[in-house]
Amino acid sequence: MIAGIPKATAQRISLYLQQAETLRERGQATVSSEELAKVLGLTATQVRKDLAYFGQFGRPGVGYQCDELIQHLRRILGTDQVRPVALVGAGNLGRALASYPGFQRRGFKIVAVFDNDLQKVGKKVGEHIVQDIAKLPFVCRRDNIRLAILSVPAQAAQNVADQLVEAGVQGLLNFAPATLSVPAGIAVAAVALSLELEQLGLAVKLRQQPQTPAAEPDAGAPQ
Amino acid sequence: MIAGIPKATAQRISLYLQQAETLRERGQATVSSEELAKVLGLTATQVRKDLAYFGQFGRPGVGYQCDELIQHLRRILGTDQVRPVALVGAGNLGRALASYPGFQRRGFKIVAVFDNDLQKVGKKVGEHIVQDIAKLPFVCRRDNIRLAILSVPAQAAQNVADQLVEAGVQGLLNFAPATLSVPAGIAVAAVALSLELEQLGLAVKLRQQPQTPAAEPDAGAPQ
DNA sequence: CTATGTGAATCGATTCACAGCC
DNA sequence: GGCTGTGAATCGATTCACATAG
Repeated sequence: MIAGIPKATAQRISLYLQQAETLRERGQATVSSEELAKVLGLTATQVRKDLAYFGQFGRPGVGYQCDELIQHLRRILGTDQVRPVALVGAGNLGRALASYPGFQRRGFKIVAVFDNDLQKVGKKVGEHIVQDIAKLPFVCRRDNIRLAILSVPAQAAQNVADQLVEAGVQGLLNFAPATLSVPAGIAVAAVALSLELEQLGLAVKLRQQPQTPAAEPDAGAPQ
Repeated sequence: MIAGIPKATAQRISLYLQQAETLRERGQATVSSEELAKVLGLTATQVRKDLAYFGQFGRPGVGYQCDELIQHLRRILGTDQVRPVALVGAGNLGRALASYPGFQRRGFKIVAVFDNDLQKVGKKVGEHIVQDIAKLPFVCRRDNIRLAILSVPAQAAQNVADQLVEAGVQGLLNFAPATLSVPAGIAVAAVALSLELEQLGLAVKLRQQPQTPAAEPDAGAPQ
């Protein structure tokens, strides 16, 4: 529960936005809570309750207007304006992320790529030139960068995180398989690729030997 | 709640394993629930309750033995033996994932890489030769592949998912920004890179203008 | 004295049931 | 008739309090 919004609700906003955008691309003008719920594996009540936290922008008898919904959700997420992001670590994964088109399309722009390997500094990655990590504090402050992506090896992650926080970055998206410790007030989200696979493997395993004989009606959980 | 284990608990098992492995590498022989809780941002009670679902393997007055804990958690996750994984989509992201060392280290082995682009078929990606997606059914069945990673464009994702399910795959790790619909009994986990950034941006934004004047004690949530 | 394991109590999130609007 | 918004009820997860073991 942050700022009056339940955590669980906050985590679903992005899903609603993604789905609304998909539907609009298909030329659909409005969408009902029922429809959103079905495709996202939620209940209609849940969708309505979530959306109602941000004011009433559905019309009884009609549903939600896709355009309006998208605009509204973007404002909530703060992606109605472009946000600059720094990327640290120009290894395989970092290079892939640097040229990942999805970020741009959703309101994020990677404006700087850093690495501590001087062999990589000066080389091009997508449209960016890899910069020496020593320049990080200067660049982050100059460009008012609040968000950063960490795609560095696990051993380096904590050190890089400290530098980023020192440079005024307030949110870290961590791809390194390491648990970061940061000061209160700094947000960290971990994308743990191996852990995701583990979870998936576990889900598959548990479905094979369910204690409950009945199959879970729930088709494919956490999308 | 699957097979007697609360969902929330299942999602934390991987975290415990990761932390136990880190601690063992540092030469630590035992760990207390208190210590695990602190570094993972949980409470000690929660850790104990979670671990207790799988039997009693902690020692009062001492804590949990790292070795024993790791072995136990690996068995639960099914990563005590190597699991073969297929990767579909040899674009930037797919290539990075194909040579991501973390999968191997945690019990997963990518045994085949597919793409539908004939320009890519036959080329090397890491240690793998990209295969025509038409061979997918044959290879998946031959190698008894249960898990697959999708790193294809959003438009192609549903079609590829259908092919994978048809080929007997039971768990999909989806990197495409699209919501997949799959038959009941198939597990899907989505790694939505943009959505992760959105969540992070939202967390930062909400912390800036908290309705509750007191700062959340919770340092950096979902690790 | 330290640390686990667990029933009981609390807290938060989901679902139900229905009033109100198009 | 179809669909939203919301208090009340239910359900699940977290925390508390404490009995028990090293």
